[in-house]
Amino acid sequence: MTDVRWLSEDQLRAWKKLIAVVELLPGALESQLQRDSSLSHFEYFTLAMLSEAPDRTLRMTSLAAHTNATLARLSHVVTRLEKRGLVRREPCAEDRRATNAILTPAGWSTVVAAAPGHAGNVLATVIDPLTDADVADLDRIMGRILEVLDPAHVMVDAVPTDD
Amino acid sequence: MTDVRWLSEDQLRAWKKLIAVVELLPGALESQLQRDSSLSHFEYFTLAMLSEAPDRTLRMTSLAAHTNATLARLSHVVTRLEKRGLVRREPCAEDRRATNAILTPAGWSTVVAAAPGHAGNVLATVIDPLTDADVADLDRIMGRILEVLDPAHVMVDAVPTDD
DNA sequence: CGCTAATAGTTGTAGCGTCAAGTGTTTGCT
DNA sequence: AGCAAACACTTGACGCTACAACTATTAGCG
Repeated sequence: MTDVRWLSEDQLRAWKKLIAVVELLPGALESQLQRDSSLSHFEYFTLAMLSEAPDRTLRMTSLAAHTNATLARLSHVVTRLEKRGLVRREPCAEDRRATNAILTPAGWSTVVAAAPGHAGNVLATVIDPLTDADVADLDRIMGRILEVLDPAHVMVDAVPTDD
Repeated sequence: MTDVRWLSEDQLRAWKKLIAVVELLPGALESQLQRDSSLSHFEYFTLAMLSEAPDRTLRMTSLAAHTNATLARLSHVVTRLEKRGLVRREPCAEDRRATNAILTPAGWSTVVAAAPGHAGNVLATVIDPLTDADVADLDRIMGRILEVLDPAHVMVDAVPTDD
């Protein structure tokens, strides 16, 4: 038990930078969305997932998986979005335990209005400073880390194939 | 105004993976530290910064910069750490507006005890799945993003030189 | 000097996330 | 069929963070 593994100097340097990004990036996304669209990043992400779903509808459990949230968290957030008229709930016909979350027209408008500003912010903050090769490296590296953090590929789809 | 910039397919894929890591990594760090040492990641980081400082002492403002926190947040956290006997406050002699935060012996023991488990978790989660080349790429890419997020290099020191 | 502005920090409040507990529904087993 | 376990949420309470307001001290400047 005495041989404790530690990080090499190079690894420590890379780690510190990653952790700095992990701490700073949410704030950067948050403040732009809050300022321009009065949405938290998680709210935006929730609306975005719904906007891409068939009929703009998803079961709570499925939406929770897509957004990497607990059901409890999602339930609170949907309650708030519902009060703002961006989402509505509907009991699921096939399974009466389940609830569908549905994007309202107002919710759709909100997401559509928010998307360009958010995309611009993402571009300016993380994409523009990178070369195409960097982007490819980033994709590969984050993919490897996700194999550990999310082996079931709940958050991000597995490597896309042509079929 | 009509030409809204958007992300390419490759960029979008890399971005989604990065955001997934940003969402999942804090939880992974948090639960290990909470389980093994009853510390949040931010508390651990605060203690770690103090442990590396001369005399294990830092002014609140300086500690806030090192941990990328607002003064208000840090003040609350230090209050809690103080109640647990891990840190103590002392008015600063040179500037009577300022407060020094000082790591107590108990705080030092706590951080020393927590470090190996935390390092092991970092290794297992992000370093082990990467090759040495990946680590170098990660360092370079996060460095470029940090130029935007933290141009003043408050969180991470600028590229080290030999002088 | 003396006054204002800036700095350093603390505290209270409101909002969001987590955890534990609870409801209603469905599945699976016998 | 009947009953227990699993599932799909919802709700309430508590802890942590951001924001705003406030105190105390120091620096700048005429």
